[in-house]
Amino acid sequence: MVKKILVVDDEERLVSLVKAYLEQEGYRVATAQDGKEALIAARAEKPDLIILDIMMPEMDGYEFMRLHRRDQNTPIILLTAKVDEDDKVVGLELGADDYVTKPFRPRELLARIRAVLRRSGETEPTAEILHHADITLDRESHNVKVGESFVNLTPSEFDLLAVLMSSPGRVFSRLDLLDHIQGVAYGGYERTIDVHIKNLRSKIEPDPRSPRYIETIYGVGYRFSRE
Amino acid sequence: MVKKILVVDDEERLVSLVKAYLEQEGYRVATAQDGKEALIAARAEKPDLIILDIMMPEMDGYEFMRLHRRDQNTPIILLTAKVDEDDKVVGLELGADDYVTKPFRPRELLARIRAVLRRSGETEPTAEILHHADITLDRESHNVKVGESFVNLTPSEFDLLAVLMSSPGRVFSRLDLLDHIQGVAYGGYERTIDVHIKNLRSKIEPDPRSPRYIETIYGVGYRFSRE
DNA sequence: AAGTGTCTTCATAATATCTTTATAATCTTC
DNA sequence: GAAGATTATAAAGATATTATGAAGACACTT
Repeated sequence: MVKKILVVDDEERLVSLVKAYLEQEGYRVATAQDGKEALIAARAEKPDLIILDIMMPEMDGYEFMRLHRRDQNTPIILLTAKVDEDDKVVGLELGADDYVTKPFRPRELLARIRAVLRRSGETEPTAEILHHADITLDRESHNVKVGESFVNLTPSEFDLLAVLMSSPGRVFSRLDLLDHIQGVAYGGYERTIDVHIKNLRSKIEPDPRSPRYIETIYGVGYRFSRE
Repeated sequence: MVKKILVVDDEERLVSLVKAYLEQEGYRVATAQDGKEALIAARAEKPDLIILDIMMPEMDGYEFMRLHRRDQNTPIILLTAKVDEDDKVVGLELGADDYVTKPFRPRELLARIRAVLRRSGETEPTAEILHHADITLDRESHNVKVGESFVNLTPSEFDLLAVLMSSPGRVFSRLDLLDHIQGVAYGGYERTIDVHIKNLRSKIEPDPRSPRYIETIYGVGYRFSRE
């Protein structure tokens, strides 16, 4: 059963990034820009989890939670810009299940989503195993196997490979890739990706000089071989 | 995974005896002195089984069951001082899974606990004895053997090792691990795991500086060696 | 109430990773 | 095949994460 997640934030860019990321991970995603919209969406969509920004115009996160909790018990993960402990306390008292401070890396949010869903008795979501060519990537156990041997990847390398393998044949620009491995709303430098790719290749390619799995598309980006 | 049991009774001495006994048997134990406390604990700790005294001040066992069963379905074993058949009937009608009359022998309680947990459809066909590399962990007797010698682990260390050994090669995040060793999900601080791991390593690793059993996966968590 | 053992928190040292920088190699276009 | 642009690579510097020791909090015993 695919889990549905409602993302509520007034920053459009953040919402669409998170949406894209979660959808790629196999979740269904609904979105709302403010508390009022969110209440309607929560009722209509019946999400399994809500990701909620505290600071929003009109109706803030706390207010939303108060109203929402009156008739539903959906797990909630709070997003907060502040590192303020008070926020955490107030949020958790109001019944939030966890909270994540901005800026955050997608992988961190994902980890917390999984933990909350698992805690609330829900079964694990979609198949977490990607398999193409003779590379196997298991998101859940965080293992990567090339042929018969396991390789150890750094977090960035792992995420990069996961994104590329999620759509073999599709070309991802460096900016696309940067969004996945860096915090949402980080100003990153595209060339960083080149280095990660180089390191990744050195770990998974038989001959990094003429890559078989991760191909370079000149002037555009990288893609995982369609085979 | 280690089962958690909530013991509810107003007699302190009885509670601590049962707690000690069950912990020795490898269960995790939470306690409460009256119905109100118990309701809170039941929600926070999400026990796999509740052992409940019927006669308590404030809120008695029946009342607790009524309230608790409104939103959860934890198996319940009733403790009763009377040998009154009525109690049995009322209790079972309210949905108790078994009952034990005081005074009782620990072994008897234990037998019923096992029976109820087994009956309540709880999965747990998992082996009670985990054996990997040259570490043996016995959930039932709560013993851990490294090579030929037994080591004494604290409850947290035992749980941690049990979880890691349940899936060698699988990486567990600190959040995952925290959920296993702590009752309340969000009370904790992830770094606590680091310390438990350090202590665990000092007890089981020949050379804690370069761990052979428990490996660190930078940026992700820990795993038991795939070998 | 003191004592033991465990768990948690905190501060700091040790590591691993990530990013940047500079230069070499490669590709595209003309 | 040459010029200009893009990518690969190595190495240094900056960041982030983990390991560790020690102090304090907590729970249970005596």
